[in-house]
Amino acid sequence: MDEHSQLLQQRAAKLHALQTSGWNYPNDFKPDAQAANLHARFDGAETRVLQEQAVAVRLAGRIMLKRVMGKASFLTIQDGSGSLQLFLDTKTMGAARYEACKGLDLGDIIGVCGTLFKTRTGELTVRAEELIILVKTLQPLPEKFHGLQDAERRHRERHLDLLVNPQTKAVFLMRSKAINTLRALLWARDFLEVETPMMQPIPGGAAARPFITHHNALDMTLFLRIAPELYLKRLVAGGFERVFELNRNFRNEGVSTRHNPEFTMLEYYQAYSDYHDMMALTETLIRETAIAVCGSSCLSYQGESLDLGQTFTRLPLEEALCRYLPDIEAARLRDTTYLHAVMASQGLEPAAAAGAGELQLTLFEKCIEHRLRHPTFITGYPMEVSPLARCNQDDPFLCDRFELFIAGYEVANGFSELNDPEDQARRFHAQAAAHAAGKEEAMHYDADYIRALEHGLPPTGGAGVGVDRLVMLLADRPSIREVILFPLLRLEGHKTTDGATGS
RNA sequence: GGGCCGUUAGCUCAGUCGGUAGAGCAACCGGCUUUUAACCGGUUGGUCCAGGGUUCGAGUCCCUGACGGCCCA
Repeated sequence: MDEHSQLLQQRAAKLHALQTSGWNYPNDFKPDAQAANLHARFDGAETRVLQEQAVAVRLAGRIMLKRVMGKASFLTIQDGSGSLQLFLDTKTMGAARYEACKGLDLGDIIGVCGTLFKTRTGELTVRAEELIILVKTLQPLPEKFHGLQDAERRHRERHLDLLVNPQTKAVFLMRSKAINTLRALLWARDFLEVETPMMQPIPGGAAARPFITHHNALDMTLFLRIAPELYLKRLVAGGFERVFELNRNFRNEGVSTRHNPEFTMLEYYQAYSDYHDMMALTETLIRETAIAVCGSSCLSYQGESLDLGQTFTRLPLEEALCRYLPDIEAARLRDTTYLHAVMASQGLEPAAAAGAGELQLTLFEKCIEHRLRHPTFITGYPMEVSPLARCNQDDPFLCDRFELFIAGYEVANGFSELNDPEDQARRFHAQAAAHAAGKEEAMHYDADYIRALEHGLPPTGGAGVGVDRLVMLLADRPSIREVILFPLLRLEGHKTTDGATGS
């Protein structure tokens, strides 16, 4: 369809005419200035002072706006730092070179040499003496005022989105800053950054369905990791007492506004610590990151005010059930028959083999989670749903685990790590049995990990933060696809992965 | 997986009760030497997401499908 477009034909003709005249994508133009820097230095300068100084600049950027008035024109160009206005006229450039600029299109990348001045309205502007086309573009830019609105195209053609929607660029600047801040905070606390396998022979560390791949030379089935957890704890056993990893995990599950198949997770482990210490650290990390990225611990998320400066609430899971489901009977919270009845009254269907712990968790997730707006650590998770967490000393139904919820969704998860190899082996066996019985997200038995525990894992606290979800909060974005540069989307139309058109 | 909504010019969007396709921007031509989404006059540009159906006639109504958005599982 595009081959017939008049616009594309015109643009291709302009490019070919340029090439016929000897132009061939010049790559030797070296800018010596950037828009933002020039604004910072000269926006405040007096018109007359600028004229006396006659500051010469070489600038490169993309044409975003064009205002032609006969023998003079204004162009607005955008570089990596911002934008700046250019002034072209026949008096400075000469009629011939000025005429040559008439073929410039929005989107073309140019290099310009000239001197700074201020227009009548006081805007800092480059009076162009020479102008070089660096890239003649074939595709037109989206509309200059509304930008690119279509969410699908914004995600599929992120380069365009970044080019014409400044808010998009701002989101990814914030993301980069958040990641940098998390790293710096952990470095400052003597954590070592490590990289553990993304391709694992046994997928572990979380309850999720993995992606499966195959190594040809070794003829070996491998799984893309669902979590780095078990490897990081091996490192703590090996004497790296504070480690963290900030990288991608992969889960072969649904796609939604809060789930992308690959997502970024920060996990950190600290020896001689427990889940209380990890809650304190997690709270600090999130608060400090918000301050670094947003300039304040008070955020606005989708119209709602969130204050990350206040102490995060700590609330045991069973207390949360009682508080948010006022009719529930506190004394029967571990009675599966009773929990089935409660779920039925909420219109929920319990999983087939679920025990009291899993039922409690399901009730919590369906009825309460979305109501936790202020940052809240839910503590005291059932042992049944936490196969890697240490049992609570006083109540064997529970383990020493927390999850953090902000604005109604999970942001972090952590616990006192289970370092009793015999207990861990029993829990792996139970998981493996559930897996064999058809529960695909249940864990496998990992004998190498058990051996590492047998060599001794110090008492350790660990936690993980969903970085994409944290960025959603900080950047005030309602969808995870808005904070991932290239979210996974279906192929368009009937196209197969080979690019051929299927039926 | 289910429900609702969307898909019209390169982009942003209108399109009434079913009567044969519109605007702004962009592009092209002309005018204009300090504009600010510059302005003024003119011109070009359409597989109305795809396929089927109803009808004398479908962008519009019905069915199926694709992709996306939101909600739910």
